[in-house]
Amino acid sequence: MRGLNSITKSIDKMGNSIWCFENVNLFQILCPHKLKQYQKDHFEGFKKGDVIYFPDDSSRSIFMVSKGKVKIVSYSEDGEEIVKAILGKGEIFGEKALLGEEKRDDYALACTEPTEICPMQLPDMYELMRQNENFGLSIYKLIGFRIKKMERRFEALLHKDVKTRLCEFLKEMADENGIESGSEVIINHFLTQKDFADLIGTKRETVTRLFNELKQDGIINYTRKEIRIRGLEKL
Amino acid sequence: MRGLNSITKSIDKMGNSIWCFENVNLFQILCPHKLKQYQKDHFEGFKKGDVIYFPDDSSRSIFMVSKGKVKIVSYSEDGEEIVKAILGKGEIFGEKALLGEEKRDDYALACTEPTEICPMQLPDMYELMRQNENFGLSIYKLIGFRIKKMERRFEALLHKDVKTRLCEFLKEMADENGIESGSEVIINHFLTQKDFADLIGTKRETVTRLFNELKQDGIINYTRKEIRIRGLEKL
DNA sequence: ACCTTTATGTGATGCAGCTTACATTTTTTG
DNA sequence: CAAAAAATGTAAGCTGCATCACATAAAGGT
Repeated sequence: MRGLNSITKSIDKMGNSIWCFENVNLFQILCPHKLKQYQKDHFEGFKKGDVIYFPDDSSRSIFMVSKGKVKIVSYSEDGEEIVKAILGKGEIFGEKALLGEEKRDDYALACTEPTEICPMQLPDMYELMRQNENFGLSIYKLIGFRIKKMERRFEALLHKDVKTRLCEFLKEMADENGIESGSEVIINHFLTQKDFADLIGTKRETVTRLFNELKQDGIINYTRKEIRIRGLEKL
Repeated sequence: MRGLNSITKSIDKMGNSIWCFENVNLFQILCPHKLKQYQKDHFEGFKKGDVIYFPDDSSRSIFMVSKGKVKIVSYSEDGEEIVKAILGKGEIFGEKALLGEEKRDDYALACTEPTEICPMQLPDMYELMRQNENFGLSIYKLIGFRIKKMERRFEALLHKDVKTRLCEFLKEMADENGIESGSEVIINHFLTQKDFADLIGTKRETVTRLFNELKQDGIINYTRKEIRIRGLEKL
């Protein structure tokens, strides 16, 4: 249940998960053991709500989530949350550092506990990209996919009503994280309805109403931990 | 009257405009004469409405506008226009080709007459980027700025009302293309009110109303060719 | 277990901006 | 220059969602 444009997961001979992007094993290249040489202090454990970086921190590193979930957000003047992305294991963030960003312009927050990340200093990153041409290409390709994802959200906001946006968002979640179970697709999640609201650009009350509406119609079954989708095609 | 995050213009000793990005003269590197060696067939002239590339064309080149204006758009299922960018002289488009895009996912349309562009084949581009490290960095930096611009539009759509969005858009235009003239800033433009509507995510009628409202209040003076802003700070 | 905090559920009300429907003006074209 | 097409102006009515105002339920802390 994983679409294109995404990190893919497979199991190696040792029974470990391998996270790949476009056939390049980012996780293996970027993470733990291989990187001991580069990583002096880090490989850190975060608690829920911990800040991984702040706006105006200098963009010296990029990161990969090795455990948990990380939320990238900024805030409008009136304090409204702008959720740019929510990332899980094997996914990369802070990648704008590779595009000449000098200071972060958003927050990276741990939103599960414990959350672990692999940081990678920019110079080391460039070194790795030089050493491994395919890795470098994959990183840039990943940035390309991020742009397209943002463009899709933008388009939805521009021309689609709230219900449509929620349905499309659920479909995307199903595609990226869903587990098929008989006729259903199960999405394990950790989002509050407020989070959904921020992600699709509406208010919490509206999300509540829509989830219950979809439940009435027998299309989904929402709980705090999982969403079971009975009629993916009806969404 | 040109902000950061943008192409800057200056005049060289010969009286020619020089278009720079982050102190790297893209125009000189990418354009006409220097590139004779690379450019076999192109350096083309387009009429208003001509398509420079279609969705699904393979992303083999990136382009720089050398004359006129180019609009990057896609269309939603119901035929609504999604304007991703409008680019003028010295600006680059099709840059997602550098991020591993295989096929274009939008249209590039000439929207002035005549419009001229400098195409650059991807392999040649990579060659140039290898030869000139600063040039390569500038290109990626430019992509970074594009992302931030998109994020700003996204945020505005998410949390700001139509009038605020229009005012911010006008300020951005003033910053990027405005000419100061006494106490006024003059923006020469070529957009219809429908174009404005598509850019800020509203309907044409609403744009008409708002322009007239701003005119009533003595803040702007809208005509089809130019917008004079009397009170930039009041916007 | 109790208390506090955070998340969810649900109605009543309001309004920004979309829709619809034309009128008028400007530009383009034959 | 006339006719057609495109852009702009204006107004009345409607509606999708935000807002407000609570009630209930679940999670977390001590």
